Amino acid sequence: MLKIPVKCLDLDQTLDCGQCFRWKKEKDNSWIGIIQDRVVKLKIEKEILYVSSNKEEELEKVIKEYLDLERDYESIEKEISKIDENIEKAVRYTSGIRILNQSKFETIISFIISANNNIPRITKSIDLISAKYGQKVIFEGKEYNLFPSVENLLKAEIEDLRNLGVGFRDKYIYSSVRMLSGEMNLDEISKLSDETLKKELIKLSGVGPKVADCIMLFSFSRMKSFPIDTWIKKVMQRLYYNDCEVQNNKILQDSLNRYGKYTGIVQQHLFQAVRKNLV
DNA sequence: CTGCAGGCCGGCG
DNA sequence: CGCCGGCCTGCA
Repeated sequence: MLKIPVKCLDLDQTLDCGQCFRWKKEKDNSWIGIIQDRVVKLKIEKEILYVSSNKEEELEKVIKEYLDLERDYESIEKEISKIDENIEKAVRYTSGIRILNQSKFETIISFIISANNNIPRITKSIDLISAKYGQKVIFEGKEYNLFPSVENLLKAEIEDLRNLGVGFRDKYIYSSVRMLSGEMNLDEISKLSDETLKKELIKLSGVGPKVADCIMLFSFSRMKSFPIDTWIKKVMQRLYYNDCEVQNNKILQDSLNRYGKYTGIVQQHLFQAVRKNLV
């Protein structure tokens, strides 16, 4: 059992805010989920994070990277709270959210599935894909499935994907998996600027502006990304545009100007707050 | 039965 | 280019 002192980390806010789909809360308030190649159990008591896993090697490193523990969120929350009273309120209600650093491939496929979909169904599809194409892992006597590698997901035909409940997104996934096994290299595009990276990701089938921003924020640590979904669009229009209809591009530009280098963190606080009916 | 859910694609003006 | 209809599927 690994123990890491942590501040400004709320597991409920972080693991149940729509940025990830594979964590489940246990009766004892701990969380069990998959990170890369291992099953991990997390619990916080008195500012100590307790971590256990089926795989001990480099566990601390993996956790620190995944939960973005090296970044000083306490200062960031203080800083962004000064932006305006809307943000101050949202941060106050949702303090402790962290932007995860997830597997890029898994995040791409997951958010392709998320388009025009609902969370229970998204989660179900990802679980089914993992069960069929991912590696099995035992943790505390129970069986879990890792998210498949690109190579393993290449085995899935369009029809197979359809049968796992992804609906019309079957051909998008099929095509994107092939692009990611060939012409598009995730390590290479990681070096690109925000703007160029987004254009590159949008070349993937089933990836538009919103999904690209989710991928960049939740797996490329691009903190200036600002995913605009229906929730964020509504709340932004209400808070800043007198409830008028506004183009996404304008919201995007204005938000970057307004929120600066932590635009994506602000987005998560706003998203979580509005989803829970707090702003 | 319709509407809709964390959008994207393709065709058209 | 920007706009707009259609779209798997499950659940209210």
